[in-house]
Amino acid sequence: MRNGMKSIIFKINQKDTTSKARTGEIRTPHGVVRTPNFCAVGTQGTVKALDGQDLQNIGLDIVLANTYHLHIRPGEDVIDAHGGVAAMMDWNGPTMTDSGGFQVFSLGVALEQGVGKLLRENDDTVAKPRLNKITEDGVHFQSHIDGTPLFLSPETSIAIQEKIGADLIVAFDDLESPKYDYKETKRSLDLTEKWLIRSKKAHKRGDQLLYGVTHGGSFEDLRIESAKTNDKIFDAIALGGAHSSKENMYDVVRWTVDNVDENKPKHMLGVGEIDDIFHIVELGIDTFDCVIPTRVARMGWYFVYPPEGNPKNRFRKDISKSLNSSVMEPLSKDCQCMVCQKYTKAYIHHLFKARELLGYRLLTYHNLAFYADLMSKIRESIENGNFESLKKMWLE
RNA sequence: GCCGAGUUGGCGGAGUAGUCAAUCGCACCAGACUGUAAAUCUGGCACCCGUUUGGGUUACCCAGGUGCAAAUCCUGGACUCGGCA
Repeated sequence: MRNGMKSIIFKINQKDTTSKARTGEIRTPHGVVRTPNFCAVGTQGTVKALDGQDLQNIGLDIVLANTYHLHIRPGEDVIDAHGGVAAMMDWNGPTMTDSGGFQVFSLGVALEQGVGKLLRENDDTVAKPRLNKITEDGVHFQSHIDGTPLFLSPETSIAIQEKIGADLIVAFDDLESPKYDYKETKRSLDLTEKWLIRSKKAHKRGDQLLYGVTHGGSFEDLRIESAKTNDKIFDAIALGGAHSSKENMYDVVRWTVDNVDENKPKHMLGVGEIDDIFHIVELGIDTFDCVIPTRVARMGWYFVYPPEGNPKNRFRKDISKSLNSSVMEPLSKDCQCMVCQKYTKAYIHHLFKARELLGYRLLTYHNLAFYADLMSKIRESIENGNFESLKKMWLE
């Protein structure tokens, strides 16, 4: 059954008349992902604070988990024994796994051969760079949990992802730091391209759709080269990298989309904020994943609809502010989610002040419902030919 | 009534002559967060001035005192808490 026919199909339904936005669907053995859509991030096999039933009730189509984290624990064999991540977490729908390439970057890497070392600015509080070796063969590094030596390569990442059993999986890539100069970025891209070919070769399961990953930093010619290479190898394309600015990120999307078969599904890795989603859907991207709605929820932030929400406040507010202490209103006026039907700001404020677990759950639920609803509004607007006006209404 | 202990910033609680505007925790305020080492992290928290180094004022129950110097020592007072009657 694992080597059966390709069972994942992407189909475009409706193209926007004034932009590259389109609606479509990715049909997987576990269900349909209506696009454009947003993947809830469940790195460790759980969307933090929620269970599978919640995800269902929220109306999400797909959840993204992480190869590196799940490999370290509980291990792909345990997941396989459950019948895959989705079954393990009682999520009755499609899933995607990221390859672990990002963790090699985000956990702090100093590259061999002087290729450079990572680190987004202002981020030195997060990670002490670990001297991990990246070789052409793969990446040697240590578990962030107990220091166990680990090795990740295109072959091991794909093998792990096949066992984890998501419907959509991602090729193993090397992440360039935004600080790299052209030469360093080019060297990283060359390595990624070798790894992409090996990832493709290693992938055996026909019931999973393997995404390539584009790189090339902020450089137009490298991005174009990467897009073309990916387009030759893969039936689905993910856009990778750590972007230094929104403007450049949007350029990167343009350069990439222009050089990839429009009929292939395109995923924007790790993005984004509300404005990013509008801008990038408009440029022809079909799916996103981002930690923002879930992480930010645990920090007390909840999303609000326009006009209260706008690009300036990034459509979010902080429930822990004392001005919420006796507000007998839902989080966001026009929100139809379960949380907004049942609970007041005053109550959720209290939950956060008391650090009660329910607070994290309610804001996570609301934020994901907000994102799911936004995506649904975007799809509907594309179908109805008024994406542009929806975008204006939100962003202006 | 007698004996003993104590009174420090919103709270708890260090400090017991100079390096103290006062450790630390909580609370509070502000900020950060884009393929999750994140229910996390950073900063502020007497008042005033300065963009920074910094400067000034008022402060450790109250009132006096000693001393170059006091939250820290002495005297008196107020209040609190134990033990004995």
